[in-house]
Amino acid sequence: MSLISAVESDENTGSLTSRAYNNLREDIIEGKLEPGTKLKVEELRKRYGIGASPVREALSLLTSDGLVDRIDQRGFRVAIVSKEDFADILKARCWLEERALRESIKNGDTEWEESVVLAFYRLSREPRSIGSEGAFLTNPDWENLHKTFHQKLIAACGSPILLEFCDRLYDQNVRYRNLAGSASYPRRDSQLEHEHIMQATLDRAEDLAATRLVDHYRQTGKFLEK
Amino acid sequence: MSLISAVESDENTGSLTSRAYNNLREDIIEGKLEPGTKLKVEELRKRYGIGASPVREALSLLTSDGLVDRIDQRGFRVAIVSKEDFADILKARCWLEERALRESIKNGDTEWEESVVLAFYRLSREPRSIGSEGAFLTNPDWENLHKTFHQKLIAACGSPILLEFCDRLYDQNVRYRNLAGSASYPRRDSQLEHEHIMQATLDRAEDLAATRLVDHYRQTGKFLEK
DNA sequence: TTTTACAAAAAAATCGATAAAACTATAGTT
DNA sequence: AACTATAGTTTTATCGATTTTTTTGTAAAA
Repeated sequence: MSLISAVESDENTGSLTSRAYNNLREDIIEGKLEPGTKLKVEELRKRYGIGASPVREALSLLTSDGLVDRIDQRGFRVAIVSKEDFADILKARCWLEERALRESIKNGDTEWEESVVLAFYRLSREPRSIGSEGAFLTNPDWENLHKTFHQKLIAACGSPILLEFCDRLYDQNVRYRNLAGSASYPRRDSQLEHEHIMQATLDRAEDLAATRLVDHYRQTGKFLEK
Repeated sequence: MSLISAVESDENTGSLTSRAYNNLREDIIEGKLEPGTKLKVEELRKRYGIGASPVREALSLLTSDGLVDRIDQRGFRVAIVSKEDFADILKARCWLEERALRESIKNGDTEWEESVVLAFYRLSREPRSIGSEGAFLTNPDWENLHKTFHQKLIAACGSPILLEFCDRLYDQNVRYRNLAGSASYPRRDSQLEHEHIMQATLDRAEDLAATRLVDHYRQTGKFLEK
């Protein structure tokens, strides 16, 4: 499921624009593209074997995701990073997700509860790293399951718009994680934190769940000082 | 300042893409373009006297603003509206702006206070309608000053990201207001509400200010049932 | 050495045309 | 009359080439 279908759906599905969009997006989030790198249309054109229009369109789309900076008349570049920006992402994330989690706890039904449990279970079974023997190599499956878990927690908040904002912030945050490198990356107690968040959530202990979630984010945030 | 320079900066500045973007954006927010209207590249091309590429790029940008819907392989259309969507905008707006206002009150300095006072004063001096003799015709200057006032209130929240989200929601909300038509539009006590919000804000009465702001939004929201 | 001016090169923005896909209308079939 | 297949039409998506704008490099002037 993971690799092949992912590649297939990326490579064969939809317009060239959306393919370029997905590819670029992934490369930026995964940190393969250095922040600030100039994104020359001509180069990308060659890289993906497509014309200039789809490339520009994809870049325009990425601009609104906060992953690409655009300056009128002088092109696109991979969004630059900064301590301040990261701090802002973290802050905004805490605010929005806290709200979303609280609402989710208020409104969520049984089906929602179960989807949270399931997402947690799946996440718990996936190794975080696929590096052989000690070496850390981020596991894309874990990455997906982790995102899904956090999405499920807040999925019942009742606001598609809020969820979209959270999604965007999540991706930006992952980008910073990836850029920080494997050095600071693996935190061993993260899985336990997930469990505690889930526990409080299922108990409908709003305040406790919110506190734990926000602490969880702050915790991961502390790592990235560079 | 208002008309001429606005026209000038729209018509002569920047790339064709951004000009098309600004024009379309305005037309959609002002409600000149019916929700669901097909946005055919060919038509827009002629309308603005430009090529297909800038048109598509502008449309891509508007997509991420939530003002245009795009369906892969079958083009763009003016974002559809719905009761649910409006309710969501209102809800999300209350959540985000409440947070933003609270933070702003916590962090704002004297300069910020003064900018709020100034924005309020300017708003208070501008008539809401420019329709002659009873007829209601929305005043673009008022519209700008109103937006500025609400921006200033939360400007000191310390999170550019949050401000961007609020901005986007504000615009979407204005769109609904404009679509609802002049019928339901003018609320006479709105100016008084602004004053009360400002008062509580300047007094750093966090809870009170937040309540008033949210009530203010809910109030305007009640009008749009159709 | 720093500044300025200008020409050459590179890149961005845009255009006009073509290929591909989706829609429409029509005619034939059940 | 309802359904299906198909040819023709419209619209979208994409390309390759052209025009503008920015950047770079070099040499003259201060």
